Amino acid sequence: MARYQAGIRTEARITHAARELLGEVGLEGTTLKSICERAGVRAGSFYNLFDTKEEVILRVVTEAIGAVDPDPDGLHTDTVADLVDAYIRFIVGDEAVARIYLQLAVSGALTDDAIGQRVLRHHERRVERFRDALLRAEPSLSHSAAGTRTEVLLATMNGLAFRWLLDPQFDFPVHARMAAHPNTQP
Amino acid sequence: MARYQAGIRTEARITHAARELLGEVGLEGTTLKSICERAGVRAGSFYNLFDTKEEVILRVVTEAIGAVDPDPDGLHTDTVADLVDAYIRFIVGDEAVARIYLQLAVSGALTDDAIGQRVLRHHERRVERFRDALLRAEPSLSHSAAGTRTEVLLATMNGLAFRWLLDPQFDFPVHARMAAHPNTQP
DNA sequence: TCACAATTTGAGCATACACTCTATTTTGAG
DNA sequence: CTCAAAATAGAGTGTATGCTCAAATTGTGA
Repeated sequence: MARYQAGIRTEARITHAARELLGEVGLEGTTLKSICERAGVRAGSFYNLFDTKEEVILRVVTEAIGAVDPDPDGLHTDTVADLVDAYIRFIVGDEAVARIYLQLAVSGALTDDAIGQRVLRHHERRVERFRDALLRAEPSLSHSAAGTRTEVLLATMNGLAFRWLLDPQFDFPVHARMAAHPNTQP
Repeated sequence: MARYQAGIRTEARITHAARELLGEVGLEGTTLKSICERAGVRAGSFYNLFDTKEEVILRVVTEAIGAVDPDPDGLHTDTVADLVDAYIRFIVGDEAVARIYLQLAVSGALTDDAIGQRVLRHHERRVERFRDALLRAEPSLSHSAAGTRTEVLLATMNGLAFRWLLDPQFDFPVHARMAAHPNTQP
């Protein structure tokens, strides 16, 4: 039979609670109990809607990873500056989602194989995107040289974002722009 | 009374086991049981020598953080290139210790307050060191500009190291040197 | 040698975790 | 309205965790 409205609403409440908790206390602190408490639901109801706790977490991870994509239509017409700006906007724009993404990429990827694979796959796609943009701008560059420069640029962005995660006082946008346009004086 | 040799040896076996486990399975997987099993010791013996599990972990963390220091004597005569080379040598030189340091900096710092503070303090000291070296090389630079460039450079190093942690196939030295000397063609 | 402190043991405790099961209530299509 | 399916509650299971403790064993200074 068709699903009931009640079930659909509780499912939304559960994913919402999981999203909040992942941003606040990370993967480690997001327990089944805390999810259920925040969603106002008993464990039995949770397992009527999800097979495992991992399922709801992976759903949130997938959403957060999707949210960082600056070109979901795959048009491939963006420049490196566009991509960097998209990264900065992603981090600055929605702190909660950014925190989820970073926390999961950073600690989830090391402890959870499923999350780690997603993060790596996503990183590889992003490297391709940046590399292509770089090659469009500088066609004389070799494929591997462009790849190396792309990896360095992305590492800088990730490093700065992680730095901000450790210390929210850290001014991410200023440093990120400095990294993207090293010749400009602030 | 004085400590017995047996106890000193056991203590060494425990820290050794913890070191190995932290490098292999990270903070998450390093349980009291696994430490005791690898050290060939019962829980009671462990708690005769350490007050908590956190104590032995913090000791290993402190050692790993100390190992990354390129200038333990505080001479402050090093150049930026020296510092970058020290970072590269640290990562490449002893993979096991590097893995511990990175895993703890990356996931431990987010979940464990004590570790997080140590990592942040260490990072600040390192920023100072790099900034001073940068100012020695380019005295015309303003203090804050040097600080920003230092944060960017360190973020790149950390981002690349984390990338290597995720995928051991990743060629860290090549990318790190490219980041440190962007004008050189490989 | 020997007394006494240091060490070790191993069973066991309290807690937290993800998850299950059955009985009950609620929903909404026919 | 009916009634089967969907949703929920809430107690309960099994397992892993960090840690304790009394008793037994071992090491060593005097």
